[in-house]
Amino acid sequence: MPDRAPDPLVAEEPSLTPRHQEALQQFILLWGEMASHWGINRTMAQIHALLYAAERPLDTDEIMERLQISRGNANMNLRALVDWDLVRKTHQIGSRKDYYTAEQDVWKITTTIIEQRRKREIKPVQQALAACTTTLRTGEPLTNEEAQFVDRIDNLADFIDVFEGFTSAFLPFLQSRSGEQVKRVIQFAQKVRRTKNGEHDDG
Amino acid sequence: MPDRAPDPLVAEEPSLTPRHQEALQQFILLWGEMASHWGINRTMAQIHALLYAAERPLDTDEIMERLQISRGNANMNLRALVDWDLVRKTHQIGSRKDYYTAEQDVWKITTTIIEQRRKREIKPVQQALAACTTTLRTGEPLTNEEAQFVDRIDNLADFIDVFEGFTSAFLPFLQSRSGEQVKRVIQFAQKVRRTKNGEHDDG
DNA sequence: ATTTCGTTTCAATGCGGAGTGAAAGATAAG
DNA sequence: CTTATCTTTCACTCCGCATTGAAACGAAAT
Repeated sequence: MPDRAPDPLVAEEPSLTPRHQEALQQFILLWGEMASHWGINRTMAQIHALLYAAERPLDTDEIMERLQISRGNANMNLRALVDWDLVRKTHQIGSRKDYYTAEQDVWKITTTIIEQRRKREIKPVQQALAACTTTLRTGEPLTNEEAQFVDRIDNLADFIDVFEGFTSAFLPFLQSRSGEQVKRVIQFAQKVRRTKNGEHDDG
Repeated sequence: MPDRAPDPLVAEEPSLTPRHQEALQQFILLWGEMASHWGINRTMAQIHALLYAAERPLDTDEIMERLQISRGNANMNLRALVDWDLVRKTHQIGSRKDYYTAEQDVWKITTTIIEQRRKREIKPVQQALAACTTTLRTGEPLTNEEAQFVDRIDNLADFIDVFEGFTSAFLPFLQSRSGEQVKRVIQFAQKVRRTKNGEHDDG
């Protein structure tokens, strides 16, 4: 039966200097703000920022304390982060608690986020677009205006396909932390562009 | 209720077939939904969808009517769309009203959106990250943990720089509607990756 | 078995950003 | 000038989504 120090609730990180605390605060707020501009849960991003910046695994209580959020909230968003593969549960000997750590490699983090968002959002859109054209093609032949609309939807769908190809071609680069390779491809792209310039027209 | 109201203001689009109406509805809802997943105002996206799908310029009242939104709302979001360069004001002879049209080229639309979001969101993040490190470097030399944190912030900032380069290298391709060129670059990217594979190590 | 320590769920609540609409502002026509 | 027509603003309201917290659940220790 391990008896604990009677220092129950005030769990300020003792090892952080004031300016470290402040910078961490800035960082967390920034990350949350940015995320919410991209349709990602603010708190989820704040937890992620905290874990990214943390020098060691944190448990739920520490996260609650630092971000001033409820247990339920912390738990839900931690689950989401684990589900997104951005955070891992770990354990420490002598404790039954779950501890959490975030991936440290920014390239991997980005890859993961892109992959996850792609998985969750591209396919449904493609299906929904298909559903639109299906609605239009039901029954009678298309009127001119309907045909025009179908064309526009198709343009969109085609574009999304190319974009998909583009993304899946480049994800492996990010995954393998190969900044140099990315730069090579950028240079090639610029060359292709100069070479081909003027050849394209919209006739 | 009477079978037909003689109200001259109820201006249902007479030329749209029921299925066209329905598909349009689906399309608009889809677009709005998707946008809100990406941190973009739902109504703004719905207006954009409506204008993208429309076969002719629409005025504010038509937009209000179709989307069931207030004049103020329509106006604000139209302004935003014009500000984003996604929609243009046009005029018709014999009318003082403003009419609105959306760009039809999906490549251009995408370019524009990416450019705008970059403009609005990348720079502020870079500055805020810089501010974090400034906070840390104020006064005393860095402790070990502080130095570690600075490193992580720097990693992030560096990554954003590369990403910026990547984006600005590829935007011109989208702008010029050059799907073919994009495909060439993708192929090259894949070749580079195969070639270099195994050369990178993490030592 | 019971107790203890942790996690998860979910109905109820709260908050911030989106939307409203009346009033003010613009601009063209008379 | 005044009127008529259309646009813009902004203080207030409202709604959807995030958050809460208490109760249920689970699993290790005893």
